[in-house]
Amino acid sequence: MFNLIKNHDCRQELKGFEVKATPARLAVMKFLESSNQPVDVNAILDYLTRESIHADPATIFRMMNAFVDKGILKKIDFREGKTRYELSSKGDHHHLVCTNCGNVERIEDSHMKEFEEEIKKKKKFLVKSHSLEFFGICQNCQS
Amino acid sequence: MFNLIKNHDCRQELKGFEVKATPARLAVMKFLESSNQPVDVNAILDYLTRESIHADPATIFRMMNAFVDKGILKKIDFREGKTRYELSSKGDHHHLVCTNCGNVERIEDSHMKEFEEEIKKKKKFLVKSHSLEFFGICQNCQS
DNA sequence: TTGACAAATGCAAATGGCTTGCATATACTA
DNA sequence: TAGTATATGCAAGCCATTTGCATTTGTCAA
Repeated sequence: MFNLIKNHDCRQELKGFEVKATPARLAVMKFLESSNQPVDVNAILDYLTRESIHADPATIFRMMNAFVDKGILKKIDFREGKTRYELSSKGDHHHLVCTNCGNVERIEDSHMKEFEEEIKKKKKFLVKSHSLEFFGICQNCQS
Repeated sequence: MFNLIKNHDCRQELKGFEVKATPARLAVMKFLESSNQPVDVNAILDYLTRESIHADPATIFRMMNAFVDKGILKKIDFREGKTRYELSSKGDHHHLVCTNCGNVERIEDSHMKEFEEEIKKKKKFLVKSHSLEFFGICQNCQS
């Protein structure tokens, strides 16, 4: 029943973005909502396999691009040679990526707004988006 | 003669990083120094061709990785599906990438130090590096 | 200056993320 | 419930990047 509610929510959301609500898409949305860090296409495919939902990689890549274009998702780059994706609805924040263990922590955005204002004023450049990730050693790996 | 001096400088620099100074490497360093924005491997190969220096792509990719490991270069991602590289010696700054015309402008780093301090204090995360690029519309493309 | 050795290179093949063309299937709307 | 735009599957292909291996070339000590 919980799933039904969830699926219903996503259905509405996808409708709002003018994209069709297919089983694969609903499952992907559910996965993205439940994930506490940006995921890559392989993680999505694995999840779908676990859920016994068949999907071709090409379909997922196309889905990701469509969702990014619609503003549903953001692309995130952790310098892994592949793209990760995150729900835009998760709000503005950045990531602390541990280069030792791979752990990812969220950190709220507290300086970018003013930075972007500054850019608009000083450079007359209209910022649409930015990417900011921090790389280093997490607390756990320091000891 | 100017070139000799330049080459000599790079030779010393490379020596400092404990890597061998080959003709290709000296040329690449010269190119990176003269460039006012991060360059990709193809741009490097084109430059070398113009300078009549033969080099295999694999060699350049290996060179880039070695230089990044040694701290000579930084990797930069402009969301183009390929990596750009920039001399670390060019200092801390970020880029304004126009998604319309592709123009790249530098902007000095004015908020990251405090942000990183905050991260160290609040999250006990030891920041080694970060990536920050802004995407939007440049002044030229706004009119 | 030379000889030895580690490091760098060239070439070819392979990898991997991502895209594309086309035929088919499916979700939405009237 | 039929019609249509959209989404999907599959196969082929693209492009950035890596890798194995044989060969060459800096570097440094003698």
